[in-house]
Amino acid sequence: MSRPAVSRRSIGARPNPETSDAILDAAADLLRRKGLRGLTTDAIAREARASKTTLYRWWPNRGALLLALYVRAKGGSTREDTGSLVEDVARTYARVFGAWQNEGRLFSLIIAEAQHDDGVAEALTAFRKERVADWLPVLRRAEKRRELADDADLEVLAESIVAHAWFYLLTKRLDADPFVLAANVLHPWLRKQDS
Amino acid sequence: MSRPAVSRRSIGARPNPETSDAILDAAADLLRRKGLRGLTTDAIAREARASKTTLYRWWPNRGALLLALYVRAKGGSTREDTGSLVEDVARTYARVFGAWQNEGRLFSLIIAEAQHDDGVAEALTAFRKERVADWLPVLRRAEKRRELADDADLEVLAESIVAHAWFYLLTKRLDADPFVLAANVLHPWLRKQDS
Amino acid sequence: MSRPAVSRRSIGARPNPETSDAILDAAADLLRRKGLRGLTTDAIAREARASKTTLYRWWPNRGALLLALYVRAKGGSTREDTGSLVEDVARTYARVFGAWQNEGRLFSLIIAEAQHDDGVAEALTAFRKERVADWLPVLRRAEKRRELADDADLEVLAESIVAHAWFYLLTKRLDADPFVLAANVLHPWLRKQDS
Amino acid sequence: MSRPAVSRRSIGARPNPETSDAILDAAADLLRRKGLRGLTTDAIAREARASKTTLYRWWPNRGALLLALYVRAKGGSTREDTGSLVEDVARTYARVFGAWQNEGRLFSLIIAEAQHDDGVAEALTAFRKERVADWLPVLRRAEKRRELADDADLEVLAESIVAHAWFYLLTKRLDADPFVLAANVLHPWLRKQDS
DNA sequence: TGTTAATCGAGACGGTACGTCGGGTCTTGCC
DNA sequence: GGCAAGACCCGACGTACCGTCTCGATTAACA
Repeated sequence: MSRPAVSRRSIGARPNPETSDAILDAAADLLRRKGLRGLTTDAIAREARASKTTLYRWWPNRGALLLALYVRAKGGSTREDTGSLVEDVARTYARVFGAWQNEGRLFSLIIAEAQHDDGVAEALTAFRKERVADWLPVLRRAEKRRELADDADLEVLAESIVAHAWFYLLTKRLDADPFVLAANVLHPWLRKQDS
Repeated sequence: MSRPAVSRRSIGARPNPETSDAILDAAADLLRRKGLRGLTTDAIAREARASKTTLYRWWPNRGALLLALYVRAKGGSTREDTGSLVEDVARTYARVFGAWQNEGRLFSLIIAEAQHDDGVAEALTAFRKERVADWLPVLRRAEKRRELADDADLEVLAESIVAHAWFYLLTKRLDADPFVLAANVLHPWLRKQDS
Repeated sequence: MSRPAVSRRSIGARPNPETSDAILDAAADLLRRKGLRGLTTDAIAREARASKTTLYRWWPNRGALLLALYVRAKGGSTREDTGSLVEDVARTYARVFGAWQNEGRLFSLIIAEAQHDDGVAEALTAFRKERVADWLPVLRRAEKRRELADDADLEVLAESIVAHAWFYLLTKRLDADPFVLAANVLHPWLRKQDS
Repeated sequence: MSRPAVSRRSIGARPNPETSDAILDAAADLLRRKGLRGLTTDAIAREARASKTTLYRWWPNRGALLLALYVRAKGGSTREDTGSLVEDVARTYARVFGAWQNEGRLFSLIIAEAQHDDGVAEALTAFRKERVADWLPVLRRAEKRRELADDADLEVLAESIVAHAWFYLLTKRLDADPFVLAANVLHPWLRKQDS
């Protein structure tokens, strides 16, 4: 699927939102068709029938663009609420791993980019904090249901859940069983069964 | 400190280990003096008085060389044995974070490189497995000391320990308190105090 | 004499002639200072404060660049007009041999390069045809002056003149006496003296 | 057609002629199959199941090897004797151009190599002188037959004949009609028809 | 209705690094 | 000593990708 031949034009002395959308669309397209290696700034610009200048007008560098792409692609960070924490985490792992199968390598790339780009690193930090924070309501519900051990530190648990997801992404094990992983990660945190 | 002027020569129709050593030496030297950005293939070859051809005879690409460099620099993966698992893990975290402060960005870079180089990815997988396996004896000792909960899965725990280390590296939090981290990570796995 | 520090920039979405000029200038400079061995693509780019990408944007390969350099350096292919064909040819030989003393090895190199690069070969063919054609007006003047035998084929003679020049270049006899050579080459073509 | 699997061995403390033969055979084979670009020292050595050391024991550099290869391939420099000079030259041109069609590009390469290798240049000079000298007997016979103009300088003519052959080789016109060329080259040298 | 100011497409450009290629030298171990 | 094998140094080549720059066309808001 190639981009349409009509080229967007200026809409006056202000940014055209269609332009940034078209750029992200093009990038997503490229990612799907060519993989990570195809995501060069030149290719994105060409695919989007945009100019590199425009690319850099919208994002300060390649990493920022990639992060924007990832955020948009990922959609809402909805957490499940099944009434069981293991189930909630497992489903989230399943969903996230599924998404990562496609464009999760994109996220790896962002992590990589963050290693030598402070701007990307900052954005990534913010992103991580949000993801960790997303878990707190879920964990609090589980606490109320008395699923967790009494001394469980919710923030630490939230980080652990995220850390394992990242670890599996970076070590290319997205095909792992999300239920097993969730069970393993959560197991020590759960309230011991009263006999 | 520049390299000595003596040049290694062929030692016949077989690889000369001195050559690869010299290359890694040169790379380590460069890393220390110029940082990550100085670790170009050209610079390494020049510094080692080697040819790039030779470099690529030993490692298929830059990432593989970097991994070799990291592995060698890291030295033995000795795990502590203090009689307390938390203490063991905390000390290892402390040691590893300390090492990473210096050349941990090297490791980040390798992880990054692995995302678009299958050879590096494979090497990294092997490396991760080794690191995880390194923990098993330590965990078994803790098990014998009855520090761990009865149903603790040692492999899962080992992975968790490593995962958190990587997570902190990649999210640039090497200044975190290793003892707090160790305590947090291990806490749910520990045997509940019998009152 | 190093190049000035001012760096040329883009002049919009079209090639900047100043750039190619600067590249050829730099190459000429290098040739004079370092000789043929100094004419590497890297050195030329560095000297011209250009990037290798730009170099290859202008010429498809090193040989093409060298040919452009040669053509420009040679200047106009002005042929003499002394009223005597032998004199004309001799003077041209003298001038060309003189030029070749300096950068004629450049021309040899181009001929060499043409042997395994079709692009250069084509350019060289075109160049040869031009040089041969350059002689025709001169020969026609000589014909009018009744210097040449009646049955002289001007095109063949033109080629012969050029062929001998190349032959002497390639066999490294640029120190030969151009007048003797011209006399020898032309002698059989000249009208026999009427007694 | 690949080389036999048996490898020649040393025949004691003296050069093994089979070795140099095998090397030239291999080079000829490569030239035919892969063209000029395939004639690298590595490839020749591999093809001949020889070592590069041996290559350089027999010839001081690549150019010398190529020249040896050319001389051997060309066979005797027999000149024709048909009773007509034009016919003699035309036939020789035909024969040489035919040979060059196959491996004449090799000769171009040697000329090229001579431009930056003095050893090859010397060998080439000697070779040229021989080729020019080869013509003298032929020309003397023609002189006796009164085919040539009285004032023809035989040495100059011989050089001219050779120069045109080289020129056509280097300008990639081996498909030219050798008879036309011979006629053109010789025409001004021939005795004018008495009417 | 012109003038201004900004967006935008296009693509040349500098810079930096990568991986590859080829020539020629060397050392070992076998004959 | 010749010879096969192949590691090694050196130097160069062509390619890739990033981020910057300059043009000229376009359009909306303002004069």
